[in-house]
Amino acid sequence: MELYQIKHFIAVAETGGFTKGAQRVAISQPAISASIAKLEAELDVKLLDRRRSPVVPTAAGARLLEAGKNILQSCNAVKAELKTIATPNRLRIGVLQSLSSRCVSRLLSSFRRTSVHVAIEVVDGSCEQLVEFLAEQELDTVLTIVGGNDVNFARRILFEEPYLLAVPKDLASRSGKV
Amino acid sequence: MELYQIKHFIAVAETGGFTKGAQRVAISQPAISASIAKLEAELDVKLLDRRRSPVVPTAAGARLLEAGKNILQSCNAVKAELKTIATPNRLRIGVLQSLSSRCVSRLLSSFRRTSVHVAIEVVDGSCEQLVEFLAEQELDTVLTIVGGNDVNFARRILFEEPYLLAVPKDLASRSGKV
DNA sequence: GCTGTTTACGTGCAGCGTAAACATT
DNA sequence: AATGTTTACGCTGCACGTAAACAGC
Repeated sequence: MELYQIKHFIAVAETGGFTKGAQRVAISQPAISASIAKLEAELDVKLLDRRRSPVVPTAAGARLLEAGKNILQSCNAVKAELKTIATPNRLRIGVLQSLSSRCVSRLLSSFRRTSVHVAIEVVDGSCEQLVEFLAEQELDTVLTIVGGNDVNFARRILFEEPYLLAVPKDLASRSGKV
Repeated sequence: MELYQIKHFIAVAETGGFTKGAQRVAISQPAISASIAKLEAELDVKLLDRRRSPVVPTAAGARLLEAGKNILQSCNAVKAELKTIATPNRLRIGVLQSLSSRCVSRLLSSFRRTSVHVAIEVVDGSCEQLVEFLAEQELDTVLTIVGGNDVNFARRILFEEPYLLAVPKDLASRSGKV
């Protein structure tokens, strides 16, 4: 039993036909037929009921379909994980020093959850400093206010931060209006 | 990435050498070396630190070792499961009709837990009838009392059942002894 | 110098494609 | 008849083996 056989079987089972399944995995139809036939021979089980169209998994086939998807997913997961381990990625983020540290830490921690194996370096400074670092490739990305960054770099709005004007109570009463 | 590559890698990682690993999976040493080299090339990661003997997995290798064993185990598990599904086994049990149904049901339910995918047929009858059915291969096994079955069949004692003699109270006092 | 890994090269098998036969609706 | 699966057959790639070169202890 090999992974490609599992892939082939899942393709046929999910598309409901050998022809469509073959197209999905980009091989010829007789090839996928032989592949599955060999799998059935090894396991000594009929995996698909070919009598009607669309072909439907047998009891054994249904079980393999379920387990096979998990196996392939495990393989892809570990494969992706190892590729990230390979490049001990370092993401250098420039953060505008006047930004709310609460929002920044929230963004960073959510990024940490999705992307493990990425070393994060945080540098704070003024908007001009950060853009300068970004231009010199000493930073990979910066977190700053809209309009403050150079037009040469792609931008994306992540969140909006409300600004409030705070004035003494008596000042408002003295001026008569806000 | 294929299953055989994972098997090869695990063999080398666990035996601590390419030569020993090759022996475990019964291929030549250069073959397993090439197999793992190809895997490393695909994943773009060094999986083994070959500098010293025994060879030791890198960080990525350790991760693959762990995940790979799970993947292989999943494969073997589903493989074995499908093989049992393949033969919709029918176990025909003859049960001595005078046996305590409580003991019998307890045995059957414990068997059910260990062996799924086995259809159980229960036939009761006298000891002689059951042995007759067993001889004619109309039953696979019988559950009866010791000494009651033919010497041609293998026997095994499963449990012992106490027998009690119940007599009226006045009968005991009249006879003067039990 | 010995154990053990890598490189070089040849080979057999197996997965694949093309084409035709067969089955089912 | 049409769609779809299986069979037949030739081919290419690749996993493997053998032998030699190389490396570390």
